[in-house]
Amino acid sequence: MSEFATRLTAWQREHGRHDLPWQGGTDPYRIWLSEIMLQQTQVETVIPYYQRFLVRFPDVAALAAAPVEDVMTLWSGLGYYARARNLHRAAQRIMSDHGGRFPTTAAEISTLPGVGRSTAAAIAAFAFGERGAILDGNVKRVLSRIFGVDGFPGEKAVENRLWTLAESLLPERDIGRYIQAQMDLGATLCTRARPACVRCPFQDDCVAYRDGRIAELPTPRPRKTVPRRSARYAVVVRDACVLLERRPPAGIWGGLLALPEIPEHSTDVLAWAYERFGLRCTPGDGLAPLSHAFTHFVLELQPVVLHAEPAAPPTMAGEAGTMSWQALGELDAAALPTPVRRILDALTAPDLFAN
DNA sequence: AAAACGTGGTA
DNA sequence: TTACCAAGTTT
Repeated sequence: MSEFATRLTAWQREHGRHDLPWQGGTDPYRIWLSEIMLQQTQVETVIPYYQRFLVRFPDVAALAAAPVEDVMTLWSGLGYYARARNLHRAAQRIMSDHGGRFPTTAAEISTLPGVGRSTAAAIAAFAFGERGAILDGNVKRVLSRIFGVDGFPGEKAVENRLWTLAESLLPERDIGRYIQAQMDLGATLCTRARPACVRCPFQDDCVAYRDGRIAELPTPRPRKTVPRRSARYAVVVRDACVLLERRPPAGIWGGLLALPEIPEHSTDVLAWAYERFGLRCTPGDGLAPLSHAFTHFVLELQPVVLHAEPAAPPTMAGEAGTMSWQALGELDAAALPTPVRRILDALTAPDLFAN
């Protein structure tokens, strides 16, 4: 059914998106950056990050030469921070292994860290016109509905079926427009909730529409109860600076600066702070707890403000290098996860109820 | 194979 | 308020 591709690309010319910031060029670096930022992230969220990132890192060489901390700062708030670390590593690999020239085939591109099968195919198609299928959330939804593919696409067997289907539908030429068309249809018309079937070029052929199963396809993820965690976080303040800890590369908020977690068993926080940081502290004003929802758990953060003596020594016991003082007036330049930024904003915001 | 990995939007 | 999940990849 190459009729499928023909009809879809015709729809794209008329109704697709043509003016997104990463469209209109063939610079593989810019396309790569957009594809990584867009993983599990919506277009409107990405746009400002994408533009800021390009100003600071206009090409692979600039990115590869930068300290990873600068990359994390530009990524702060966007989430899935392994993407930023992988992006940086990949840039360095392009410089060292490819002589600074972006690899030109999907096979080579897919060996870069953070680039899987779908992203590699998208970059190769947009930048080099290589013929290959993609399978992102949009394509999974569109194909599941039109062809009536049952089963949760997160399951390997279902995903394999969708890959095979996607490959079988590929047109011979104009591949970039075709995969853009698939994503546009999924993002603007064949949406998860309330799809605009009336305007869909495949309304007459769509299995889900015909059978009244639009709301049932694609098959949703099996539901699981999300665990809830709660923890106290030390907000140690001294001279308009706050004490932050660089988190290890792996795990949640990897590579970002975060507030030190107070162990659950520590009943005397002041004693803990002295033992941990070598700082004599006094209790500060309370800050409201913050609930932060991840995909796989909910975290209740309880900020505990501590004021450290101005004369206190700047070095910490044991773990010099992971701890640092961050000026509260320069939070924009720090690689903070969103809830930490919220807490520190609350700390520095003018008190609306004062006077 | 299934879980980890962020955040914001939507219903 | 809660649940779901978006231009997915890695382990």
